[in-house]
Amino acid sequence: MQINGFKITETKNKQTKIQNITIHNVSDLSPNGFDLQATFESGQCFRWRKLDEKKYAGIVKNKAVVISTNKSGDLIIENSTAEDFQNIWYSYFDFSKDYSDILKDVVKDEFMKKAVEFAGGGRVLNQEFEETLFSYIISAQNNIPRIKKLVEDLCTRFGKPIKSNSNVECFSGFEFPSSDILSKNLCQAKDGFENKCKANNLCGEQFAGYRCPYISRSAKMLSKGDFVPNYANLSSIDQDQARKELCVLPGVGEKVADCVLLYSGIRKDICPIDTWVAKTIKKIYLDESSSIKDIREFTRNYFGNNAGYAQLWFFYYARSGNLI
DNA sequence: TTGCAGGGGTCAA
DNA sequence: TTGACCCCTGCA
Repeated sequence: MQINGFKITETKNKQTKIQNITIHNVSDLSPNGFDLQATFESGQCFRWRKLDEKKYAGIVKNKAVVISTNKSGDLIIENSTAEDFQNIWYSYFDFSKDYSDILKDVVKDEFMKKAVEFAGGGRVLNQEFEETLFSYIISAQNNIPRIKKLVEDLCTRFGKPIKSNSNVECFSGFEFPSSDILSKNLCQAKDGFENKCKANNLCGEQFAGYRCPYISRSAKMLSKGDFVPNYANLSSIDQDQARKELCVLPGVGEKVADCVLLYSGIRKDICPIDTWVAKTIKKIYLDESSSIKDIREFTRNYFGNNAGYAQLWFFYYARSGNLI
């Protein structure tokens, strides 16, 4: 069958009875194809686990799946239906966008040419707002393996088990907890951290530390309706203003706000400036004395509306040992 | 073994 | 603009 221009085939594994779909010729999506590793290991998501070179397990919208590519350039999603493609994967993998023009647009110099050759098969994911928000609050002053562990801890401790008749391999098999659950279970204030959380064995010293009350307080604002993200508005207003609006959430500064805006699919013209992006831009385009503001200004002017895509590709390229 | 720096930052003074 | 913050890891 055809869905949104993609040929989809549904199959069923006779032994496991798991429903699978094949999305044909996703490698034709762009000149750089569809690269699972560049997509899942470019720092934009935390719930995907590598099973082998071309196979990843993960959870999206409470669906535990295994995703792989084959030699024909097809994408196979185990434990999914054509309906899921329509409702989840088409948007999640940004399949409505043709990357050919975007790739051409960001290749403005030799560095970006190499970055795109290396990582241009990575797709910018459109993830759920709350999961992206809480994951990036956790990311502050943290490293990726630990962020992944903390996100999984959060799901294991507070998320509902995923209802599935399958034995699909996934991280923990738990949903990402709602803001309502998080606001009720994590401590609100720093002084409550030691007592309430430890006493309940919830977010004691093994958990997210000072980020814990940030998660809880932001969760409370969301669950009480004190903060209601207006995606249409956030995507259309000036990016400085959009950033500012998200920064009212505790634990959300400019960097986290940028990540949420980009990775939850609200806007693609934002290049989050973390230590690696800063290091890269300083080395390739500016100099050591450049401030975060200088760097943000530069990426905004240089990459324009496609700054988010450019960031994903050069970040992964730089992080993979190709910069220094 | 121990100490220290740093990690995809944020917040308050 | 600066230092503290929770916790872990790598390194000397």
